[in-house]
Amino acid sequence: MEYTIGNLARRVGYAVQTLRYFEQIGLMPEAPRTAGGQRRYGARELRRLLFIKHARELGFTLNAVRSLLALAAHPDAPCEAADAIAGAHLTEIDEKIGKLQAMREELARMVEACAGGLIAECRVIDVLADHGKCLHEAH
Amino acid sequence: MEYTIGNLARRVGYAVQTLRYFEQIGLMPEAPRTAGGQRRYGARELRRLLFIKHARELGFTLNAVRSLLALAAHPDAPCEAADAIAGAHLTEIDEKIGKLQAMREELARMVEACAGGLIAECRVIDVLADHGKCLHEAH
DNA sequence: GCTAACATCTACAGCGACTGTAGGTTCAAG
DNA sequence: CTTGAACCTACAGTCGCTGTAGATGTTAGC
Repeated sequence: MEYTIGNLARRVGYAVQTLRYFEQIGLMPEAPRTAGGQRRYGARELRRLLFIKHARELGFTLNAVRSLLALAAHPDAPCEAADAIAGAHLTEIDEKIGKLQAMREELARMVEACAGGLIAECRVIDVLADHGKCLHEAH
Repeated sequence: MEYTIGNLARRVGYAVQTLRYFEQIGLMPEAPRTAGGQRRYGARELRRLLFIKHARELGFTLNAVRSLLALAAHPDAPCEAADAIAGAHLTEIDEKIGKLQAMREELARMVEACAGGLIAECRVIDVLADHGKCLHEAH
């Protein structure tokens, strides 16, 4: 039991409240307590938390992380389920990138076309007020 | 006063509750009511709502939309402020795209490297458990 | 005019993934 | 033994909606 919640949080790069939140939603196990009621953590918890952090940095939702953690706990099970989660997430990311690029294109066109005069002639406001002036039907 | 809230919502592609929400947060003006207390809308409100919808589709936050609407109401003012909002938004979108592409790359590498056997040999779980196995320090 | 069906009303809770606050307690160093 | 930092619980707030419950309004057909 080598870490206080603050030490663990600093080590992983999370806020203290976030660790308590993870415990509350059952993503982290209930931590053992000192006589005074403070949480103490060990190396296992550090590893688990690093896993969570890393998965979050790759954009997995907390629910996906929950599933991945459950899978990681069964080394002898087939890894199809893990692949499926990662594959679905990859697809989602590709969709998001696609939508953002469409937005980006339309926005860049607006901003470039604006001569910088009065609102009355502003391409930005103008295009927003009239979807018909967009290149693409659906952004 | 040609539209009920439901008609307006269908026309613009918003849920009825969303229009009430917009009124509540002051993004739409308080609509006039029938004797029985139901909201009725006209062409002005339709235009305003289409502007909001379009700006949202381009990824502007509701606060940004609020500012853009305020600017649109002053045709004789200079359009610098509108350009600034759009420019800042463009920058944010570029950052998001960059982050998503970094995620995408790392994820794709994991998924491809996984042979599809047991969890114990699964690249997906393996990489998640050890950030050191990533190409990039920061995703 | 009456009834049935549908639309609308208010007020509130819930989502995800945290962050921030208030008011109190525990711990470790000096 | 005192001080001050770190910890505790419980709850509200963020954003942009969505969904619910229970009551009331509107409208078309008879």
